[in-house]
Amino acid sequence: MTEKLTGAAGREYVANAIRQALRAGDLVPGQRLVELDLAEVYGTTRGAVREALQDLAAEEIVEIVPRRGARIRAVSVEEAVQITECRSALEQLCARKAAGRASDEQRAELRRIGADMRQAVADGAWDTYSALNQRLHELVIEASGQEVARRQLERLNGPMVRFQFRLALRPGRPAQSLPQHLAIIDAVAGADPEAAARAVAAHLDDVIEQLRASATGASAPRV
Amino acid sequence: MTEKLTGAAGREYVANAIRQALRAGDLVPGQRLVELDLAEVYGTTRGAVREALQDLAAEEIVEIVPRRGARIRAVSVEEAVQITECRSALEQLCARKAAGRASDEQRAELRRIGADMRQAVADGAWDTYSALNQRLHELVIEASGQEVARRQLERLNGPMVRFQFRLALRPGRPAQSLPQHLAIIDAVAGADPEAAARAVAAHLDDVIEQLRASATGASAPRV
DNA sequence: ATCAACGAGATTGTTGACAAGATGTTCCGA
DNA sequence: TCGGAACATCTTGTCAACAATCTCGTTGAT
Repeated sequence: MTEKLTGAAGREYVANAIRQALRAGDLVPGQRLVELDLAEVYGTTRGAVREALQDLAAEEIVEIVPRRGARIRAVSVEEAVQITECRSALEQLCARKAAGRASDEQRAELRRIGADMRQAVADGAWDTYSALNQRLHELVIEASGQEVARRQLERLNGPMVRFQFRLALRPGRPAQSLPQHLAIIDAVAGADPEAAARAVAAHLDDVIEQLRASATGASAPRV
Repeated sequence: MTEKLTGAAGREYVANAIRQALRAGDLVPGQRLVELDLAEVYGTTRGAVREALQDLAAEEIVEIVPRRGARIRAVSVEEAVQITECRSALEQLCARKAAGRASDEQRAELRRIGADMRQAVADGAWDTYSALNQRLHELVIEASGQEVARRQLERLNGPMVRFQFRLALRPGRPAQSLPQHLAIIDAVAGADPEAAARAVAAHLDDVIEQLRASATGASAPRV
């Protein structure tokens, strides 16, 4: 920690640190990111910070306006909906493919995740449920063999962290999404491509509905 | 032109020049891009070239390996197929939305494009047909109002230029794709979302088939 | 003839200083 | 009190030189 992270090393380090800070809520949309400050905080050089900010701009997490520096980009509800619609399109593709070509081990892990999710909801273990949820999505994409779609989906998720945060906190949300996740699992593990696509679509349509509802809800962001 | 393009201006200029050169076939996959050379050729500084290369790397057009510089990325047929599958997923989304919300002027322009395409194929005017084709895809996306999908599709197309080139040259290709394009136009202009999605899917499935066929064809790329 | 070690040249990575633009503050006049 | 002009400060953009690393041809030994 006394060592100064320099150049290429620091670049990724800073980018990850900022992503992390955003997830943790330490950074709010619109907030300025001053190069020299970040360099000091993270113990790197300005050059490294600069490149990290370029990366984050490419991911559309920050917005760089010339001569005025970088700020955390604000994502409107409408944009969040559009992002989710794109996710839906791509994840349907992945689910379809995954249903057709997943290995036996992958299908087994899917079923295991389903059982664990049931248990987690029953126990009220929300952290566990959230982790399983993430693993489920990853596994479907992995099983689909769609590397290109995987990269696209990763990019898509960058600016969404703030919303995911808000959504997961809604009371009763796990109980509502559980059957949708189980339907995805059944269809993919059961090798039914069309049902898999439909299940994913249904799940994400519901997420979109929740997003729209959150727009008028209690915790609407002030931007 | 005697002026030296510096910094931010040169950055975009160089990036565009390289994209252009790739389309024109002046750059082949695997080719090294030496910073100082490009700086001289385009009359900019090394810094500008460096940043341009970063941008192109984010678009996955070039590949940067640390301490070894940038090369034009080679896209395998398998990857081209996956890219097209993603395109299909996203363009189906756009077509569906466009069918539902396009303005009257947009529907009229679609029909006009359809008529012009027919004419272009009849005349053997392939450049015209190609331009109309591009405009058609743009217009559908524009009419869909899906900004996020538009950006994703732009990104997706970056690495595909080489393949588009090869595909367009196949004899009889326009005659084959014309009815598919007309089907898309009819469905979108006719406000039938599901038919629009099906038409787009059918069109891109055919493109994928052509891609696969080109893999074993005469002009397989030497990488 | 093959291979490994070597070294010169080429190429990228990094830094620090400076230039140029944006922001915020103070002070003056109405 | 308000508006705005001049100024001070902060911040980003740019560059040129230097350092670190890689590539590739050469040489020499086996």
